[in-house]
Amino acid sequence: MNTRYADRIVGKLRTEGLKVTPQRIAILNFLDGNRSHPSVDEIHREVLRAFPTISLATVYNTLETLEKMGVIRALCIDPTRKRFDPDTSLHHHARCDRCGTIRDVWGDLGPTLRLPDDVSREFVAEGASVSFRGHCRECVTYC
Amino acid sequence: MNTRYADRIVGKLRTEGLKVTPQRIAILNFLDGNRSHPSVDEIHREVLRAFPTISLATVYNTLETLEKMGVIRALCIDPTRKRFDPDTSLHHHARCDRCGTIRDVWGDLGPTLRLPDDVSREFVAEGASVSFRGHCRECVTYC
DNA sequence: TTCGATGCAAAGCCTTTGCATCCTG
DNA sequence: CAGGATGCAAAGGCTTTGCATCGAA
Repeated sequence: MNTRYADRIVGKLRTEGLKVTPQRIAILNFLDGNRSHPSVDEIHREVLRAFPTISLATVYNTLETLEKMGVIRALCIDPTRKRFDPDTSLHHHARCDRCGTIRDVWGDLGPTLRLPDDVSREFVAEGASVSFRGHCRECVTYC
Repeated sequence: MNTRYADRIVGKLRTEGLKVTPQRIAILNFLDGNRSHPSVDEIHREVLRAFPTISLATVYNTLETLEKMGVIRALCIDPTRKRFDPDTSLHHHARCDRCGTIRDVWGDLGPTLRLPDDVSREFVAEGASVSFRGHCRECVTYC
């Protein structure tokens, strides 16, 4: 049967001896199924509605914890801030230069994601990601 | 015959009606052939040695100008700061999680960097880059 | 009861901006 | 000489840190 993302992570927190606080639950509920690749500030602003006292520092702390647990991924695609993705399975991203929206890109880019032999002798790759830039359909007409 | 990177860009600056200042020349000379993917601060610190009065703002301004001219590329691979690459031809990068070093990755990655059809109906790609993360040979033994 | 988590405020970086002055073209 | 470029300082935005207090287990 399906377990909700938030429930699954709560179990993992317990397993690792970390505490399950209402703030963490609120953040996990917001991330659950979220494909908007929100920034720290967006997460904070949204969770604030359900939880008026949560601080920015708590959001930063929680996201760091979740990232270390490997249940969210920090994206380096917006040059002005980190963005977070609760989907840690292999996929890529495309960012609109005009509106900043980031969309998921699924597809077999596999062959691309291996280091050439000359580099792999010098560098052990543990992950790879592809970032596309360009314009989304809404914005392309204005460029 | 070969034209040095810096000389070529100086010509381009003139062509575009922009001014060729000693500060800009110093920055271009530092970038010429540089494969360290330096940050703004690293560029500033280095150019400062030859040009003790150059300000950080000038470095920021110049890099922005050069990026708009398309003669340098800003990399989004270090989550803490922008990095710059004077080589704008199609290649990718690998960043060591431990020491932060960024190395170039050349190889036949180009042809496969196309958006899947379902996405390309919604998004016009104008560029793509592949980022590898992992550990360089010097650092991998400490992990 | 314990020790990690929270909230708040301050501090730290990176980057941008405003403006008077300078200097290339 | 005109307009773009520079230098300086201040401000802005994102992120981290210190510390007293709180609360999950």
